[in-house]
Amino acid sequence: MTNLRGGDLSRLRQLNSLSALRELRGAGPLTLSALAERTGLSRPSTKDVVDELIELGWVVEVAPTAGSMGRPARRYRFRADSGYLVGIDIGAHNVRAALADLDGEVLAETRQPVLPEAPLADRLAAIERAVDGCLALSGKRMTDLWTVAVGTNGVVTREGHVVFSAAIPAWRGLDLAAELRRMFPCEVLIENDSRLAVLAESKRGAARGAGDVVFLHIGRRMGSALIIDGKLHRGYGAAAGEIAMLPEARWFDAPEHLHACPAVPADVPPEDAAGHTLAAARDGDPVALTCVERFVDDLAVGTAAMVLLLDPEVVVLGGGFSRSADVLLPPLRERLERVCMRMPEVRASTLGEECVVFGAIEYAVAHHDRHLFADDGDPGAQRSPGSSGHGSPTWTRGTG
Amino acid sequence: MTNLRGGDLSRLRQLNSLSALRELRGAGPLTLSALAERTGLSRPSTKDVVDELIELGWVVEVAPTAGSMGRPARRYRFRADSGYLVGIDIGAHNVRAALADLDGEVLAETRQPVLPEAPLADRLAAIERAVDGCLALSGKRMTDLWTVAVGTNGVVTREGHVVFSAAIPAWRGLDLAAELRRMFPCEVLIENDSRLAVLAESKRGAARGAGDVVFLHIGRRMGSALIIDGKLHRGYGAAAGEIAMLPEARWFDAPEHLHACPAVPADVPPEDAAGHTLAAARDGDPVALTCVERFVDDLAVGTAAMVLLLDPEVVVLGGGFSRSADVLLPPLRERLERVCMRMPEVRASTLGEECVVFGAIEYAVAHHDRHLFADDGDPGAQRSPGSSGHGSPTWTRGTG
DNA sequence: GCTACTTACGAAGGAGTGCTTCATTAGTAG
DNA sequence: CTACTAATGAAGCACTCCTTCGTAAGTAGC
Repeated sequence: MTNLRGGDLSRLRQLNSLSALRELRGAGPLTLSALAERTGLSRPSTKDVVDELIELGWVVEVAPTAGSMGRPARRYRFRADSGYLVGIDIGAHNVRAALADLDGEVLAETRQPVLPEAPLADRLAAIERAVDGCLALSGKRMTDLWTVAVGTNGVVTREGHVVFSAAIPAWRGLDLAAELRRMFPCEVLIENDSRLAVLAESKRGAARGAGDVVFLHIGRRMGSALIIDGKLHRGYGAAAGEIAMLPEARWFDAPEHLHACPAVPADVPPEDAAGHTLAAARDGDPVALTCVERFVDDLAVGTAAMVLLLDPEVVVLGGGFSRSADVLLPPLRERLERVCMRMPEVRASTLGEECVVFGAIEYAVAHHDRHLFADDGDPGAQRSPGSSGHGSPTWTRGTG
Repeated sequence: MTNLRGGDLSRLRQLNSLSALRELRGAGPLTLSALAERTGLSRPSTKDVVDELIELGWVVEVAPTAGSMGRPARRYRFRADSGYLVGIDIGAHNVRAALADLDGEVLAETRQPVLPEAPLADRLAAIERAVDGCLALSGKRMTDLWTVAVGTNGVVTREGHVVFSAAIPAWRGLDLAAELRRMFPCEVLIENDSRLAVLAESKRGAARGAGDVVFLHIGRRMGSALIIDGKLHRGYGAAAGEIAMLPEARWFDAPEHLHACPAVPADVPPEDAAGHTLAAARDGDPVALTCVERFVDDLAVGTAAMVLLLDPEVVVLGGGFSRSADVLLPPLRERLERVCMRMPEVRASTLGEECVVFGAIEYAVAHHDRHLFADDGDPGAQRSPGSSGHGSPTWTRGTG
């Protein structure tokens, strides 16, 4: 809407190329006729466009399907394998990584345990091992990577500085983007982990298709993230979602109800206490149930504030405690119904622990698409299939 | 980004026409060369485009400026006077209306007092009088109106039903859009008044140019509204901004501190009590100051929740009490600084009581532009200058 | 009042893109 | 082997934009 612009004849071709590419991207192999119908172009024009895309390396022809009437149509598909993306979840206890193609199809996943108090070098080494593992598992090389997207705990600036991280002390004040750019010879994106989680849930998880989503990260640490009007909301200073900082929201200390529950035996290690409480509540232990109720009481206050303020379509419960969503959802819904003007859907995360990694991949895919489909400048010029390796064709054409 | 589409050659012309129209719209009279430079088109093509726009009635030629070197250039301007918009603010005590041209330039304003408990018919009659007044003052006729945009208290659906209104009892459950469509032979838009206020502040008021804005409506009744990523946030069920409904946010009863302040003499009528308290606080009355402090204590809780959650660029203080922003802003800032991760700008409304009317006009302008610049279907076809009156040309061309 | 300079206008010719149309080709069905 | 179906590829046409050039309408200087 804001940046629609006319221009040259070549601009029209560009628009049509992008339109065709998008259709191929979303729908898998298509015949020329099918693509023509989807783009609204005539068949001959579609052919022109596709030929150009093939020459540029964005599209390849695949074998025609047999068994239908008439002359078999040639079929084309988006070359999702012209580049690869890596998503990384840097948590306090684990570094997870996944490698995917340009469609976001995951080809390999790894996990490297880390100690929360590990020094910076150890954590960076774990990141490198996690990515190397993905490359080895998928048989790709470092130079095949186009983008590495990273999710981590804390407030992260748009440039990739970690301003603040309660869970990972070594992180604070670090120029994480610079560290990782030294490690990976490709584009590096950094984002808050909860935000990537909500992105994943809205793309392929519990909130698929919803335009306005509130994500609750409930676990040892509490957090939240927002999708507004289909887009990740970062805020002016990239500090959105930090409602847990407000005492009146009663979020910060809420997990204490689960950690310090009298129903937990003394020999249970502190990091398993909350899980124990939730399990006991599921089994009907009245003491544990009371603790869960108190936790939900507190959780519901901040959640209600978000729901009343934003009127989202879906609220997604994620984070470590969401494994016990069956215990948490009914009382949470009940409390929200008391105060909310309009009750949103309240659902548990369907992606679980891989949420952030998937979100990182979706973030990288979206970043790639944004450049590809941007209607300013020459799209895809900074990265086209031809630009690495053969090195001949770029997107821009006819300059000479 | 999402709906960029290629297509026909005529589509390119359409894009270029819209691009030219937008430049003319934003920048006042332009010469052909200037317009060509802005749109990126060549001069001959720009001429073609402008000729077409003139034929369609969107653009007119104005007298050239004298006194410069060379042959004087012809100048063209957007025909903001090809249609008119009315913005209406339906409050509990007043109905305000303003008439503006398609650029949002206000030509006439009126106000009609109403009693809060007035029956439906009286309020509708006041609306009609307010608009008739604007028409008389500006010398326009009802048929010159393209759009009437209305702001009113309460939760309003996308279709213009009032779901709920605490301030205007007669409103509840009313199909306000239908009532007004009966009254005005043009497009009718309904929106919540706080939302229109924040729109006005973000377009021409205290938050001009900001992408993420939190608007606090503080007055006899408390409310809020959000601009997120430059757009009005409605929420899935049009119920966004209702944080005052949450007891823990301490907003709902906050005005009571000002109404029931012991510093107010008994002979002051109840509706003036809050103003009296604020005035006394400005004069240094210690009792009044305490009441104001308590009010701000409560106000800051809900505000901090919004700021922490959204990390806005600007917070705007509007509503009746914002006339005393000099008394309220310093303590509010001080409290927000204690809890917020990143402190936003906190400013007083610069539009005051006309906020909602201006917002309604901005809303109508935006609605008009959205249709005009929409890149789907044939833009402006539903309303083009030619469509009323002469009735010959429409936007679409070359169909036969 | 005349000439030189500056800037804009308008027409002509050329290139690129998309559309329609039609004969041709490569399969399946009987 | 023939009839039918659906995709292919080439030809001709229409539209939009670009570049180039000669012309027109002002101001500045003499």
